[in-house]
Amino acid sequence: METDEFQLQQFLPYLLNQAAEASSLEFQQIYKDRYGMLRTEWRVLFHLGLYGRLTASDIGQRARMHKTKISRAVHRLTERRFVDRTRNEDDRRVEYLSLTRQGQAAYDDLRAVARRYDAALMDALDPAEAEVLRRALRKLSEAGPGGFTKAAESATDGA
Amino acid sequence: METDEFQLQQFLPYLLNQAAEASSLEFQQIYKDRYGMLRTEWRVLFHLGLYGRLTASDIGQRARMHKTKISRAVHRLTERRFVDRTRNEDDRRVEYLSLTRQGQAAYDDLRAVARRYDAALMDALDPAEAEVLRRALRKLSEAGPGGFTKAAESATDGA
DNA sequence: CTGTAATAGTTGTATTTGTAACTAACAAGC
DNA sequence: GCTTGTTAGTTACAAATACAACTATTACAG
Repeated sequence: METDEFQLQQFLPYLLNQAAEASSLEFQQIYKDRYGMLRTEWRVLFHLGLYGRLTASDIGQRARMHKTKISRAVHRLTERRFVDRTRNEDDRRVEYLSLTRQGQAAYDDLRAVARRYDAALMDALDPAEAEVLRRALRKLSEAGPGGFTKAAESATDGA
Repeated sequence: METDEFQLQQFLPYLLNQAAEASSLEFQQIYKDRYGMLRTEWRVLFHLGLYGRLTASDIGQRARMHKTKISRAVHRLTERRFVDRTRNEDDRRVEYLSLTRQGQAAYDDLRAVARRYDAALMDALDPAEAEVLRRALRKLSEAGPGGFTKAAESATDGA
């Protein structure tokens, strides 16, 4: 047990969290300073900017955000006139969300910032590395360790 | 501006956050269920397990955690008898932190879980990919985009 | 129809986090 | 030795988040 030392700097969830935090920091500051947005609001804004009209549930699925987060983000974005809500009269439970002119302008601005920001991050990596990184991250986002919990339980039983 | 479409799935901070969240989820559940720990507490526990006796500031530097987070994590870990504090009598501002027997046991257990968990995550990737991923993540953690904010301001001025 | 379940979204409350202000102990200049 | 500044760590309060319970609307079984 002492031969194979555990290294925190090798542990993927830890590394991912560190990198995510570091890489979000300055960008976060920008949308906060310019538009008073939170991360949840930024995400909603970008989803609407990218995909056009969506319902709250659509965003939830795509962004993997809990519905309460979305509800509150949409509420604030509506208050600030970045987002418009229109009820679907065929099914009055659902509401369509879309960007106002002002929301679109904010999105355009922040999208441009994001592009430059991404480019700046990429400069720390060489191109091949960057490509592998993106592919790996996408795999991990989709997969997770997949039913690890049960496997761990049985492994513990056996140990 | 419309030719080069922005892709959220390509935006590194977003990808990193998604992957970090997905990859932490089940592991988080384990230390929460077994020991009632939060993420901050888990981190402190692991730092003490790995490096032995440390001060709160040491942990802050290594883990890049704010001192208030550490203060609170240590407080809770002390309550639950996972951590011992001893004041340095040469400089009575500093306190040395170390694991109790019980803390050590929890660390040993969770370290083993972490190893298996990491292995399970790695299974989603091929070995070369995994190696590149770790290197890239370490680079990004250290670097960030580095003084991007100012560059962005001037770029905006120019646009 | 009517009762039961499902879905979309919201709200209430307890936790957790971030930020700033704070106390305590040391250090340095004079 | 006394001001002024620094460092270690804590605490108070505001903001954000998670989780559960809630309303409103639709679906579906009988």
